[in-house]
Amino acid sequence: MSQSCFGNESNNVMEEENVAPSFGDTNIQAVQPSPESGSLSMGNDTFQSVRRKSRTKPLTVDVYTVQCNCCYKWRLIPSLQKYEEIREQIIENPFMCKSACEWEPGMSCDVPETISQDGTRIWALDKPKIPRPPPKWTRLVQIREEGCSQFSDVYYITPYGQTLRSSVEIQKYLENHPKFVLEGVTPSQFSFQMPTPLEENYVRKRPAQSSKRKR
DNA sequence: ACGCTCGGCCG
DNA sequence: CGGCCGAGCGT
Repeated sequence: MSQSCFGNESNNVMEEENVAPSFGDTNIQAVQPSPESGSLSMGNDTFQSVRRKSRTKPLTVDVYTVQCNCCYKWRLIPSLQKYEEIREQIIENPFMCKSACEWEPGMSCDVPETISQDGTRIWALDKPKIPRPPPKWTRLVQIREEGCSQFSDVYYITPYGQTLRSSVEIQKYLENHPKFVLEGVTPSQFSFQMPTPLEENYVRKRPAQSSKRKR
């Protein structure tokens, strides 16, 4: 998955609704220096996007993008592992175009952007400082369909293939598997923070909470 | 995959 | 004090 993301997906970006069933799901994640939102704007945020359409299948992230802290262009990241590394350190080590020379020789702020926030993908703001999962563990983000009560679900897959879906489950699992604790795995290496969709109305609004019960 | 609720927090 | 939203979990 790591390499194919680059060529395949950037070519498919233009196609809108008609997607080959085999490649139904496409997402993009990106790290961005949040130039506009002056609120927190420590320096960097993370973005994630998913191609629209796609049947009732799980929307799984398989393409990753980071925005240059200098020129604000988006740059594709070749693998989830690299993306997670960048996201973890994005505050201390802001991403620059030339950082991408590591996997794409000649990259610089002068190279035109190859992907943008057009209408073909679902973009979402990811949280910075999400820790990399421990070795052999996988952090899985699944984007829900439009109109759901939440934007996404975050899961961790253990080295044995078990799925954990909350920090409580992580805690219990580590208690029951001291092996991992001995290896140095700690709860602080996990975050269930989900990305936030850019599109304002992607997530269904909650029916105004019935204000209190009267008695 | 999706809904729902509880409780903390913030205006 | 009420509305919002994330965490957690049931289905």
